[in-house]
Amino acid sequence: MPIDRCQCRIVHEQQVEKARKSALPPAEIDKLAQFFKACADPTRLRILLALHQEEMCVCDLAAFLGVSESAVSHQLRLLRQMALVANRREGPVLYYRLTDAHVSQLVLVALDHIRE
Amino acid sequence: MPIDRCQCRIVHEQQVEKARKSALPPAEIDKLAQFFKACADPTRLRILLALHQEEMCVCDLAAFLGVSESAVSHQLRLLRQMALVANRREGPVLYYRLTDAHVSQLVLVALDHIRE
DNA sequence: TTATCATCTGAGCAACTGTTCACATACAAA
DNA sequence: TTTGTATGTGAACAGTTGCTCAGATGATAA
Repeated sequence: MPIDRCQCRIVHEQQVEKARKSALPPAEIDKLAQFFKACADPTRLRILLALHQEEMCVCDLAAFLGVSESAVSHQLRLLRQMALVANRREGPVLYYRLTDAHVSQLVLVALDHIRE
Repeated sequence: MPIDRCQCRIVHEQQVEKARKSALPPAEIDKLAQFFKACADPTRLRILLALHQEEMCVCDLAAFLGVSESAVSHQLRLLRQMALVANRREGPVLYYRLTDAHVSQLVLVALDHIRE
């Protein structure tokens, strides 16, 4: 049985078909990519790691990160849209926290990898 | 004891200091960000998920993804540099595989999050 | 109301990213 | 060697990203 070498140069038709069948739907792939993208920036990572310890307000984070409060606000909006952080108002101050433990798990696994 | 409201607008000096002390070193933060960035693209995610099933060559992946072999090669180089994939030569064909199970773990945790 | 603080938002811009194209390289068979 | 196949690489381009700046919004106090 000859290996398929058609004009589109597919060497292993069966494996390609198998990969197609077990693939996640495009919408889920995109969501996954967006989720990882939210973790794929040093500033956002530092925000997430800081909030893993305890909740903080915007100007605390700005002082900690060494960037403008506007920049922090922009990043927090993105993290909010991805449901990674939530906030609570106390007077004029908004306190941000992580919404769940998934991010911490994620970072631990990633640390395992890069420290090898 | 008055709350510290100095010119740099730090509301909670102690929490900021605490975050600073427990922060990861910048080099590690950058590595983490690069690692997540490698997972933060739909094409690369699909490559990683496909290779999680079994090893595939470049033109298999190109056929599966519906993009040029050049594009696949570029993405594979990036994944190789991040030590996420490795290859093995068999004649003219290079077969790519995942280097370890960290990526699979990562994707599972991420899926848990986005499916909630 | 006015004034102030904390935060948010839109515009604009430099830097980065993912793709295609064209060509280069590496291996195998004749 | 020559030819063909599989993959790699650099240039170029559109699209995206993260920042700063200026101004807007919301809450509080006088």
